[in-house]
Amino acid sequence: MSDSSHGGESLLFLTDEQLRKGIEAMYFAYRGFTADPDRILDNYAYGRAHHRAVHFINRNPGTTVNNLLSILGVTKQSLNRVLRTLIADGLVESRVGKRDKRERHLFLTEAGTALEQELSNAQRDRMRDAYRKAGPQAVSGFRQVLEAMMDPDMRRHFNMIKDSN
Amino acid sequence: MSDSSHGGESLLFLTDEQLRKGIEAMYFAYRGFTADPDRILDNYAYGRAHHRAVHFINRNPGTTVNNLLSILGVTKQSLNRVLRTLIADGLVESRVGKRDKRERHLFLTEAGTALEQELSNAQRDRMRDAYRKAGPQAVSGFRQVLEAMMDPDMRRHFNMIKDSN
DNA sequence: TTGGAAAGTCAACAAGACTGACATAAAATC
DNA sequence: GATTTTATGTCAGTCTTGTTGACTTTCCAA
Repeated sequence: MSDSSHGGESLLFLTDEQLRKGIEAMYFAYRGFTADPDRILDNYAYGRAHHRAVHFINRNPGTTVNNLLSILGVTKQSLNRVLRTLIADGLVESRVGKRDKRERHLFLTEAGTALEQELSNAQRDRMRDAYRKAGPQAVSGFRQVLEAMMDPDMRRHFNMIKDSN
Repeated sequence: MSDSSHGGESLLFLTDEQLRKGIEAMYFAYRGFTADPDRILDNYAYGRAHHRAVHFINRNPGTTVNNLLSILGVTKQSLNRVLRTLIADGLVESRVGKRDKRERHLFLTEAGTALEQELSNAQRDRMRDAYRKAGPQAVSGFRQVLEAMMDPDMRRHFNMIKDSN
């Protein structure tokens, strides 16, 4: 504690007020984060649940239902309802597994990829603007804090998607 | 672009993959962010809507219903249902305005303050841990990016609560 | 005094989460 | 080979939290 400036600083900045502002920043920012996709989804009579499914199927093509389940942290009944409509609407394809025929592997169709693009373009635009305003160093800190805030299970999933960054 | 290292960097780091990882980080971190309060709320048969109401009434004692409405961005019917149960359960007190008797000013009772404490302690603990792991500089960046991500209306609310930081 | 804003209420509805029960097929194990 | 476990799907019902629409009461202000 009596060592260089760093030690003192790391105690001082953790005031109750700082933490509360962090909590509120998280809340308001998340609203912004979801606002653009939500508007788009309204046009398709889909919701956030569909967005999440489409997002992670795109990021992990061929993922099984079970894997998606553990990423999304919902019940299979809940996910199934979403997948059923996406498959019926021709956005997602479900293929029986070759090694294990019990498993279903999920893929986006062309139409599914198109929706994913539309949604993620909007979300990336906002993210890009925020990154630009804040600058590269801020982005690094942003990512560090978010990662530290995750539950270990979610962090595992986070780091497993693609080859990380 | 041919100037010092900074100019090049601010273009390079905004790859599609970086932005997608930012989006996923936001998603997984928000789950962690809400996990602890959600567990506590289960014990009281309350939900996130109750948490939000209690949080912002605590931060802005005496706030009117209308002001709370614009902070939370829900319909008055939705908020009213939540407030009704909180008032009925003795966590929130609604006082008729003195200047304008149509307005109701909202305050936490002792019991309401106790619940707010329990919830925000849990949430601050996680925030504090994340801040400690990431360090002061990361926290600054975290806050900058989040603020840049907000919708202008929300940013206004964010900066209006208390005397900011 | 009348119009409109603020607040509240009632009703109906939808998304999206949940639980529980049950079905089927296939893999794994005994 | 029989049994158990796993993966998935489905039906039914519930809960929270959001929505819209219609309507009332209160009361400030032009």
